[in-house]
Amino acid sequence: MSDVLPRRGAETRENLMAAAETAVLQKGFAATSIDELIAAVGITKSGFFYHFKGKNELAKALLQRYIDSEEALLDDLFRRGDELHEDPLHGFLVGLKMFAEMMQDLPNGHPGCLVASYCYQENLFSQDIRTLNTEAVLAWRARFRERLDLIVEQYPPKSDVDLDALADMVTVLVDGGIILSKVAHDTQILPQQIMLFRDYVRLIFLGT
Amino acid sequence: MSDVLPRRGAETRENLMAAAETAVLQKGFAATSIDELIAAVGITKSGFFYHFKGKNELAKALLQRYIDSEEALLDDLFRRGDELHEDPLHGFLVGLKMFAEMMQDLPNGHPGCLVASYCYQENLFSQDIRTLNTEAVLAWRARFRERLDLIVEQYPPKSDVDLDALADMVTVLVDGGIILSKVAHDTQILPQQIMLFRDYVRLIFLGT
DNA sequence: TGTACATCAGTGAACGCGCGTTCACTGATGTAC
DNA sequence: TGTACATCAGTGAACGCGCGTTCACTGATGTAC
Repeated sequence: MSDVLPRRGAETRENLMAAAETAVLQKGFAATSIDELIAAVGITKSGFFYHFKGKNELAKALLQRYIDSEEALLDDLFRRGDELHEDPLHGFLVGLKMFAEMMQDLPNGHPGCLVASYCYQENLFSQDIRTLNTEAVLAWRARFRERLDLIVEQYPPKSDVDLDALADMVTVLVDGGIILSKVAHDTQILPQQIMLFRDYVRLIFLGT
Repeated sequence: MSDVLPRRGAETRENLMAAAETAVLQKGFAATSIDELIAAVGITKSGFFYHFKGKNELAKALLQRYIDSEEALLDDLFRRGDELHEDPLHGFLVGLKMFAEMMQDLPNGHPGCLVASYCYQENLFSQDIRTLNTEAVLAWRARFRERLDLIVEQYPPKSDVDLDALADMVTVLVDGGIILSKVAHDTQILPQQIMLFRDYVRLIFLGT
């Protein structure tokens, strides 16, 4: 008996973060207690402090993980859109369509955006966490702005449009769409809003 | 000496709520303590419990007050827009312009939306508060949907568009725009997004 | 006009519980020689 | 191959503080007669 166990510290840490992310998105960071996380994972309180120096470090690791995974998801999404289309505009439109479909297929709707959650609890967090948050949204702006610059080269817009604002609109619609989906209990709102953005982009650059 | 003081219970209550709203928008409801509110207002803890049965009742009163004031603000805004234009479309466009300008003129940006804040701390609140929140966003949808119905009568849209989704887009852009303005430290994002919506509406119904 | 009572807008002290954090310790696994 | 030591992944007990809530009480203002 008594098998040789592999070292599963990384797994425990991952389980803690998964439990924390769910709890934070549902009731906020301040109301998420270490006690409930260790109960979910099945270790003692001291075990938690082995993995994280304190609650603040958990908050930071959580946000970093979230940002990284969003980055990877968007990279993958629009890369796939481009594989189906040479053209930067149509590749973008395809990517947006796939994005909307992905959001549509989440059975319980999008679980929530940590950036938005942290935004409304800003004062709980240290400066480095806030900076992380700011840099995340600026990176999203840069990402979509870059794409719009490529599009503009080939498709001069009908009316002149602020490209930074249009790039921000993706993030704005996603964060706002998640909120409305949650509050209205209607998982379709978020994908609908992405499709409206897609329609707007078409009107701007194709006129139809 | 010892002037006859008027009864200022209502004023104390109002001061408590103002302090609470600011604190909640900055760090969330759970992290907002009764102690800090009474310190800001200058009464004792028992004084707080004279005005509110408990923290939950404060949460509810806060949200109700916020929803009522938003309702009044939007009523006023679009009524003024309509006074400048017979036409429902152009009245709407003027109202949106005024809305954007109003947001632009807030020196520190929009202080935040309680509906969005509560959304990311849903599990803290009793069912009646969540219902209040849901009804608020549905009322906003109904408000703008009603307007869009009037517009469609006179201006058949170029492409067919989901009017409920378009109505929701106002709320989505405002809630998302507030978040991005806060996180990016750029007060202009919110008004820019409203102007983009205005542009989109123009493209849909006027084609230009 | 005076008096009794009711209401308003609080005070002051105490409560118990849950929270994040610290500290000394431990047994299993891995590594150097 | 055996042994010594280091690291990993925790345990268990204790801490003090802040939190929301309760309760009995109070003094100023308003109202009925």
